[in-house]
Amino acid sequence: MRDEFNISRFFPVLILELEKKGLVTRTFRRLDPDRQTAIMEAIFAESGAKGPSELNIKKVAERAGISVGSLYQYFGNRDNLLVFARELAVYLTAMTFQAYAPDLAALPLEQSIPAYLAGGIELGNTETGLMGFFAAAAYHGSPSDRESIVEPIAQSLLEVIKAMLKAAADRGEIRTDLDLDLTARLVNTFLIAVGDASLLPNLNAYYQLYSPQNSSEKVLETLVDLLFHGLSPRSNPS
Amino acid sequence: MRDEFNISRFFPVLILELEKKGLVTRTFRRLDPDRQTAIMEAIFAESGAKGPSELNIKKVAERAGISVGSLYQYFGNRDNLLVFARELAVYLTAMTFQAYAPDLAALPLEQSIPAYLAGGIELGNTETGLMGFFAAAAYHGSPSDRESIVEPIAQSLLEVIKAMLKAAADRGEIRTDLDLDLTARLVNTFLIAVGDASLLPNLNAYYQLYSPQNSSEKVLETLVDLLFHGLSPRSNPS
DNA sequence: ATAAAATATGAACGAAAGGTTCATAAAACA
DNA sequence: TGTTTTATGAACCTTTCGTTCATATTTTAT
Repeated sequence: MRDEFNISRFFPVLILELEKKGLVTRTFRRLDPDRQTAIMEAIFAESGAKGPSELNIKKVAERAGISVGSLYQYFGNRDNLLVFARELAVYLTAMTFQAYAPDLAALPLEQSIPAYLAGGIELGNTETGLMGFFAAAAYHGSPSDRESIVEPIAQSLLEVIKAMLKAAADRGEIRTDLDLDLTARLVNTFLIAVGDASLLPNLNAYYQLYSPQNSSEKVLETLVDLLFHGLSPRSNPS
Repeated sequence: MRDEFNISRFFPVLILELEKKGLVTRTFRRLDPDRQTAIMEAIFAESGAKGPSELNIKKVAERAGISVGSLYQYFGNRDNLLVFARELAVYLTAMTFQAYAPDLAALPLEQSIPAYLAGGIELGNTETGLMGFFAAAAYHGSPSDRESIVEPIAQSLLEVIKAMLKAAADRGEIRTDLDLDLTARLVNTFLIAVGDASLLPNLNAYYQLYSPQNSSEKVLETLVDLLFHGLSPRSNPS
């Protein structure tokens, strides 16, 4: 399972494509893989600090443990590096979520909702760099970040939820008087908020969702309970 | 109604207090009120761009239509200005929400939820500067912003929701098997997400909640429907 | 009406940040 | 052993930004 979603599997083929576009040099492609991933990790992590378009070259170099000169040998200039990171991040993330979707849709709602959240949170914890990159784009990105990074990924996320709810509706798990599209958008919003609050302490300070008294498990349980009762056609228990 | 919540009512007394702390000079207090509010508006608006602690003095001056020199005559230095803006914003917002709370708790859930959201959104539209200030603190603020700005306001917000749900529970409008505290935190999270998405285009690009096809009214209607069915002890309609 | 006090102004200063270059060194390869 | 490829980081230069201060303007007091 972990291996199936391992992001580095898609690396080589994608890099070649981006090299053709002139975003990276041959030198980068032929680099030691460890060095490659260290650099990408550093780029993502540094993007997470102030948002992708505020990226600081010198800090990236320092974080990756290489010299600025090398970065310029790999990417030519800052702009290329930015576009490269963006393309890579969007492509890999879309790929990953695409893989999730069918399995989730097959589960009954009571299971698919926690599974979706748990999957998202786990992804956030293993791929910290990539997730930080997106969180920054979404929550403090520039308008151009929004268009080129947030929109494409956001649409993938919504598609997963839509597929989940559509399948559930076909199985009669959802009230027929609900507008499915709009319901999917609301549920999507809720799940993103709850998921991101668990990954981003700043956000949780705003929502005040998780607290020492309310473990992450209890939150998830109550969330599923609320959503299930909100969506289900069956009558509520006493 | 508008007048009752008009934020400028609290201005003079608060400024005097902050003057005693050495955050503002006598000069600022004796200033033409129009100039005062222009300056505060400019500070809030500029804080909204990159977060309160990234505030740019020169831009504030330009936006307020005054000289940098004047700003230094009012606040002494950038640090004082930052603290002053923070204190003012936190105090005024807490005040405002405190005023909302009792009226909302008296309403049945089906009305209090949309009223809360509508009130919040209207506040966001009239007090754009102040709201931008908070949004920036919450979504791209520094850790120090989190502690001094986000936490206090976030707690006020949660208190309002808690009061609403507590009153509703006492009236038997909420299933007794739900953990009230946790439910309040979840509902709070949902409402913030939905409300902020309507105020912040960047956020909505992430949530994909509002769209040309889904008017703000329809979103609100479905939201209330979902929450009501999620919370209510009564059986769902067929 | 005139002096004195208070307030307003923005050019100029200096420090810091940050992108880029390039001469030089090291490593890999032929 | 020579040639190509890759790595390095000090130095350069532009921009940004907080702050100061000599000067001008306005307000208040006598």
